[in-house]
Amino acid sequence: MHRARKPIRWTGYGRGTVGKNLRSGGGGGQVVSLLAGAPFFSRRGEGRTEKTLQHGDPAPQRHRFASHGPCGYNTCWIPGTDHAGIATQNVVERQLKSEGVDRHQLGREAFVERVWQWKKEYGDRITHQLRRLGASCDWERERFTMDEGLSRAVREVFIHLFNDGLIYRGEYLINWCPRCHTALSDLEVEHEEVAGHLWHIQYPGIVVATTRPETMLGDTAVAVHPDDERYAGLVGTTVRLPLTDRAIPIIADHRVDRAFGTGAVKVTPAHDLNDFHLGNDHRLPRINIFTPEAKVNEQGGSFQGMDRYDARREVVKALDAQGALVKVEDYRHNVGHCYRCKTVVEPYLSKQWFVKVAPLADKAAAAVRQGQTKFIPAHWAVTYFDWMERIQDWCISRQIWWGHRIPAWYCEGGCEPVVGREAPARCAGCGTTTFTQDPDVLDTWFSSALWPFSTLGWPDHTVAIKTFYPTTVLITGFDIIFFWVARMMMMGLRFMGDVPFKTVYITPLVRDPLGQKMSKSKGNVIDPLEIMDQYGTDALRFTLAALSVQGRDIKLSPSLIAGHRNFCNKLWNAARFLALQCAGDEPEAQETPQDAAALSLPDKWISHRLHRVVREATKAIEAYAFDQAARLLYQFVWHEFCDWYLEAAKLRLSPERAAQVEGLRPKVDPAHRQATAKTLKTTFETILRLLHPFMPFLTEELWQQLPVSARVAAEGAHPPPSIAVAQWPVAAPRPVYAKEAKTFQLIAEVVSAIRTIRSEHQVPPAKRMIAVLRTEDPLAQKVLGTHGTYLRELARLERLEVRITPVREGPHAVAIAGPVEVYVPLAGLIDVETERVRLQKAIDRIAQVAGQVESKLADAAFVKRAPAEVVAEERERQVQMEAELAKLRAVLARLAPPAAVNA
RNA sequence: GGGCGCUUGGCUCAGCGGUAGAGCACUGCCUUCACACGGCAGGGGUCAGAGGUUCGAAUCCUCUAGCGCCCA
Repeated sequence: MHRARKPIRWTGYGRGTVGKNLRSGGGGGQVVSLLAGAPFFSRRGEGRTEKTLQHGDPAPQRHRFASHGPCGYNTCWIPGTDHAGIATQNVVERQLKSEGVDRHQLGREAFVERVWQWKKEYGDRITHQLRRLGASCDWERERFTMDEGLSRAVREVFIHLFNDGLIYRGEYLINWCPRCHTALSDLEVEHEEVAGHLWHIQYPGIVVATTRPETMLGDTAVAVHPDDERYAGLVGTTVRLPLTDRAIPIIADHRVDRAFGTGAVKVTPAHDLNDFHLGNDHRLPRINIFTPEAKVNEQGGSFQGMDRYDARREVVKALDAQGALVKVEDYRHNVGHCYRCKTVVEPYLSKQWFVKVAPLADKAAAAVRQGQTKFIPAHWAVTYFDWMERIQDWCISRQIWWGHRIPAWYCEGGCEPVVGREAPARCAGCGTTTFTQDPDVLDTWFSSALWPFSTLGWPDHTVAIKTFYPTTVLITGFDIIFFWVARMMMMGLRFMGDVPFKTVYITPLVRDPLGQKMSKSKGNVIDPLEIMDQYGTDALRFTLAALSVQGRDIKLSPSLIAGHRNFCNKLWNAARFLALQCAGDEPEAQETPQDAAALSLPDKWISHRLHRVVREATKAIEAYAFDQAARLLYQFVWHEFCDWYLEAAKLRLSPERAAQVEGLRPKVDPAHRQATAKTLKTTFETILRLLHPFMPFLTEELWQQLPVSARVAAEGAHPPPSIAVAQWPVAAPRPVYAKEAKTFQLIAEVVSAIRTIRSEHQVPPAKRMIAVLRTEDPLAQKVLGTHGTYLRELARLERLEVRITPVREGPHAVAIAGPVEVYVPLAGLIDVETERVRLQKAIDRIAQVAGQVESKLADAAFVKRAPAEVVAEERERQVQMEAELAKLRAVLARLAPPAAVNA
């Protein structure tokens, strides 16, 4: 009875009807479609925390919710995952290794079968997390990038782009991971500064400087700057390369940095990107000296078979032995690493497939520039443009087995590859009928780039595409703006002729309590499931929302979540109160118009405040300012609804309680009780709907538990089966009960003033006091007289006197609340000395501000140039404060005349 | 090297031109019949620093310092 049930978690049930696209295909109204986080299928099949948390975001929830509003929106939110080619293949390969098998022994088909098995086993973990978070996706639309439908889209896109000349195959220097054994795109290489050396090597007649001496085995030139006088005579001559004895030319090129090392650099077109371009322009041969494992190949003579780092050591040693090593300097430089396995990436000469991105990128950039797609926060567009403008061709082939096989076919005769859905019957070049398909697969992001339309059934002309493309909003993290957002833009524009989404909402990054990025190696990963177990899903979600300040990362710490768990509990207990008060109420079959006369002052006040919070919270959510919305709701629910309204409403809801304090009116009019009960019910019901996007589980549970009369009072005779399909609250067109709200505010102010006196004089809360209120303001007088009940109960008074004549008898503790002077007789309760100190402090505080205001008004420039209303405001403040000061000083003087102080 | 962001009470963060705010932590009182994951009240900040614009700057501009991120 007196112990509250304390719900720790609200995770025990699913979203019920929420997961269904209730009005799929329904006509009319605005269409809302959402995209969130396809690419996060990784590692052990667990979604990365911060990615998962994106789905706890109220944005989709709010849109989903709005979709059932009066406008009849039609909403679609497709959940799903990508196949994370390299990462997933690595995981399965590691598994195989522990079994002593290698994928080549297993064979391609069996290996891919193994990966599918693994996917089945672990892949659901991510969507499980999403369900736990209460993401209201269309689960029956769930997709996986390796699904047949999406794979078909991949093939079609590849063929189209190839036929357009936007996909080509060629031999270039690409990023090669010697451990994963595959090519990588530029984006998949992470640059990290490492401590290395700069070796100065004596070539005959010229000293070159290099950070990678082992690559000299593949040198095909030495380059200097054409204006470098030191080497002017040498350009055009040849030198014999040490160790290999190959003759190579000395060339001049503007791209050589004269300040680097000796100003002369070795040129290795097969192992350095700059050298590759240099070699192209000067028609230098390319000598590849490494095997795919980054061991020296047959080009390396006696170094053959050595790992690249062993080779480096040995080459340096050999040069030193010949006296060709001039000097070694310490040198810090950037080295590329594989983003999946952190192995140092080797620039490697290789035949790969590429997407020619410049034409696609131009359009994608223009679409954002023209506002067809908008970033929130807007500054992320800068990052997007930056990449789009400097974009290089995209290497899309990967030498792995898990992924979409490239639809290209090679004939026996070695003719040009044929791209098509199936192997051609006959080679147009050599006439053979035997073809083999390209063994490589496509970059995972190639399929992810198609997500906005491939998931809707493209290339078929589906109703879903017509209805939901372009989508309303994409919700994702800034870390994949290049990887995913930009590429979806390019593909969407190319294949659908329109942007894939109108808004890109970039969620904040979730960090650990110290502000560090969460990572497995640091061991600071916050497991969302653990948090949800400990504090409840809704507490986690509300915390994330409250911290989702645009342009700032989230430092997630348990104490913050605990605070919001407490908020959940507060809400729970408010619901309990409501249930106790309204348990016996009969639902009113007919929606009866509120009888304003029957409503109490607090009823009107809370209606006024509710109107405001509905309006402002809606506005905030629509602007993706979830932190503002969350704060607004928290403040309203706890400090207005619970702290003031519920306490005030008790007086009418529990007549016997009111009778206790209000001797004059022992009985509460049933119509009055009913009016307050109805206000309580509709207000709380509205609160639940407002909070639902932030805390779907608790609000649903409380909503289901509401007395039937509460749902009927708010929703009419036929309330919906779930809060998730209820309508989003709509604010009245204009503020209601503004005047009454001000009245209640005055009452509350007076109550607070009395409470402060009580507290500062250490009067126990249970002790009833006497208060004398004096005001010359006729309106305030009327208010205090009419609503004395609230004052008496909320301030716990034994007796209340309202008067107009000055209070001279004393001694009293005194406080000022607006136009009202509050006096509490000291007799027996209050210490004169304490009161004197207290008053003096109050006077000092006001006097200080009054001084500031006064000097402001004394400033001619201010009075002349500031807007009239600001000046008027200051003048009014001055008058008010002077009056207050005069009153307080008079009281203080009576309380302890200056003469008496020293005595 | 180029770019972006941040710096407000002990901690985490709002506010972004007109009287410095919240949550947590802290202090005092309270087993008041929704809630001690609570109630009531209270203390605490020259808004990183320096200049400038303005009648007025935490808020706008410039510079400096420190921290973080992205790109080369």
